[in-house]
Amino acid sequence: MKKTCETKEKLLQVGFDLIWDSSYGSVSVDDICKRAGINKGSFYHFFPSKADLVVEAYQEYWKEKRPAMDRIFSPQVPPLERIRAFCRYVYAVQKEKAEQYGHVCGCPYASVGSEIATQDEKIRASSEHLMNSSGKYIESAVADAIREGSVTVKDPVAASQTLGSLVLGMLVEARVQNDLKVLEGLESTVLAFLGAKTVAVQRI
Amino acid sequence: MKKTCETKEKLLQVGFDLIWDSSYGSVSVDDICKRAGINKGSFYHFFPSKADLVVEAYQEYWKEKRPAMDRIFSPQVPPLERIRAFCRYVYAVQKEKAEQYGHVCGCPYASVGSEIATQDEKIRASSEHLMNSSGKYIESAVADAIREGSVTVKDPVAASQTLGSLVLGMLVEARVQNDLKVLEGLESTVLAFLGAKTVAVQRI
DNA sequence: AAAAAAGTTGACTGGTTGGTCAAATAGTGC
DNA sequence: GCACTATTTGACCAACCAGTCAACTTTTTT
Repeated sequence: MKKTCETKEKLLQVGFDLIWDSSYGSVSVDDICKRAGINKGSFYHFFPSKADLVVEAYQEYWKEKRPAMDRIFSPQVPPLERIRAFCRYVYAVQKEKAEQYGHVCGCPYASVGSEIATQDEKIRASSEHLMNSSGKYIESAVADAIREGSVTVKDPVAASQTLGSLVLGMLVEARVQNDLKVLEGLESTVLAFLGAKTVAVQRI
Repeated sequence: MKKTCETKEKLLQVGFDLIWDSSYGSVSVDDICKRAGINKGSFYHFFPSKADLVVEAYQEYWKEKRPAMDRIFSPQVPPLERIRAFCRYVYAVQKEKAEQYGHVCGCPYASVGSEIATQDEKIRASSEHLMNSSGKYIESAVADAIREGSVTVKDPVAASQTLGSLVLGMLVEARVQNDLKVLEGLESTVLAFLGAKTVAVQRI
């Protein structure tokens, strides 16, 4: 059992951060190497191309976040609480990144996916897959909420899909407006959309 | 009253199309000039920079689309019908572009805005403004629908904002998945979200 | 300790980037 | 026909781009 090479890990992390903050097109391999304090030759020792770094970095980021998602969406927690915790988590991550970089960064998968969708099929497919990943968590929580009767929506598949689009849209808007306020209403907007019964929050 | 120069118009149109289809970063000034059959020097005669071309091109596109929006959202039309027509219009535009370029292109303002938000303030601000433009149409339609009682949502401002995010999110997903099917349910999803009463369509 | 593998280095390539410029040409008002 | 402005041209630039490579060092295996 050998740990993954430090250099590779550093490149993945720096590359992910840099590209999430700005964009795929505006971050060069040299930028990544310089920031990571690593030579360019090493970059191409570990990755066949810039696109491959991105695909791996985004998978890595998801792997990092999975434990948190598993905790948030634990079946032990009441379904509506899962969804509320998820909304708060999304906000917390965005707030942290915004403070770190001075920009609201939005959804990394969606930003890079949308930018490069028509240019690089590997990145497009990877983005699609990763964007779907959180969808499954949401879907099971919504389904549980419906079964429990704590929500007025009827179709768990349609509702969770719509919920996913809604959250995504709000993240994109927050990035473009560079304003965290867009996301302050995330939790109540989502609960209102679901027609949550037990909670007082009703903005719509 | 002299008409805007043909060359400039061509550059605006070609630049907009190219960047909408791919991205700001992956389309060069040379690409635009070559496709427009115009010399690079002329480009910089009309635009101080690539970013300025983009800002102008996006404003131009909105100007082009305004008459259609005014027609769709005419107060003569029942409010729910306006919203339905808008959904169908969004789908039709996406379908046409997808057939033209072989890609689902999504929302041009959001794509370029999200890509460049943290890099170029002029483009970011312009994207934000243009994304807001259609919001005003939606808001008045939703408000009318609420007054008319044809919808169960209560707060017109919050509901139309959410509706905007939802449509935006679906457009981003359609682009990343490169699949028009995502948008096939746009109308019914939107109507379900509003709690439209007069229409049979109820997916959630 | 020898051999093999893994990791690292930095100089290098050929092409592209956004942007400049002086000179040539076309169009307009008088 | 003359002067003035608007447009067009294409060569040019320095910086940057993704990616290569052969030589060198370190680590692991035997």
